[in-house]
Amino acid sequence: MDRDALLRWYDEHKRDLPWRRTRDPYAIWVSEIMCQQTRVETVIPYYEKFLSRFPTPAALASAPEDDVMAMWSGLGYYRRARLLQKGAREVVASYGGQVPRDRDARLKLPGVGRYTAGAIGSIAWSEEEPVVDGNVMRVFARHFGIDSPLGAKETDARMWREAEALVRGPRPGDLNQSIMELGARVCRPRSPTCLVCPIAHGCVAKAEGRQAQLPVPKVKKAPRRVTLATVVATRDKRREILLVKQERALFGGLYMTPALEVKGAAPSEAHGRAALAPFGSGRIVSTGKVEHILSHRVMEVTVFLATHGRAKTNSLGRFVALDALHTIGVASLTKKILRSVDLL
DNA sequence: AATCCGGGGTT
DNA sequence: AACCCAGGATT
Repeated sequence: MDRDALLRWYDEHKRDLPWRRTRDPYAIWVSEIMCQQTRVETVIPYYEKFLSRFPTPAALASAPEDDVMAMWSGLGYYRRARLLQKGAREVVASYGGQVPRDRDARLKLPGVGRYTAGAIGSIAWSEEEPVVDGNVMRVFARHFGIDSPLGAKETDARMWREAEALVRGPRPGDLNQSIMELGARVCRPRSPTCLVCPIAHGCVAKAEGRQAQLPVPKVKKAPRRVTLATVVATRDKRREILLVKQERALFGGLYMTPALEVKGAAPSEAHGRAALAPFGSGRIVSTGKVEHILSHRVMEVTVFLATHGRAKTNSLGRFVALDALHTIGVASLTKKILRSVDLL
């Protein structure tokens, strides 16, 4: 693969992204975690807010988890945020507050896998460490004509071998970013613009006209459909709502209206009552339905309203003022539910 | 090796 | 409506 052509193209065409203005390994780390399975354009505002609120590992380590989740609210994959904070605490506890330059030490940080470790090492310190992400796999599959399915062990091994080979030499960080940038901007999933590709001359897929057939995707199964009943309990003239936080459930670490999964029967007011039961009782009236689609779930949520409620706070749940929602972590589904009953 | 974990932009 | 995004942890 033509390293020089890649670098020339990158120097000319790279996007001006906020984390490309720093070589602070902590800032790079934050950006890489945020970018996991998330579009760069989506990440930018979150990145800037997050770094100004938590500018160092020490700042992140000492912050309340709810503050961290609030900053992450809406980004998705909330475990990333909790693991990032855990990692920051390890950095403070074991490495004097400095992200370790040693690759093995970096790899032991929670939430840091092969990709992230390589990205931090190559970008922050110009270490010759490879990265393989979705962009890289697409570019490699086309360029080398790799037609085994993504996700298969042999495919994976081949991708990392190629990435190893590519990153040897000057400017490893820029080289890694150049392939990812190429995948994002030129060698796109559909309609790649091969006419402007700096390495089209060596591309097997282009030579054989197989750009649209590569890479061969992994087979994924249909998302599970789940039916949920949730109850919106208010007090103080609808200015406060009852929210619960569960660590290990869906949306772990975030606050949500009390909910339970409904199996078999259609959701009824009894389900709403049951969802509210741990916190008290109230008259339950059905209101409407909300659909929420995730990549691995299709959720149909029936929303119940508790009126004249005697719901009370306990260790599992608490009332939160609606105008303080932005201070805690809340999933998009929760906001959707609250909008459906005109609370937002 | 398969599954889980969010949300949203693109096509 | 399908696809998939600067992936990693868990089972």
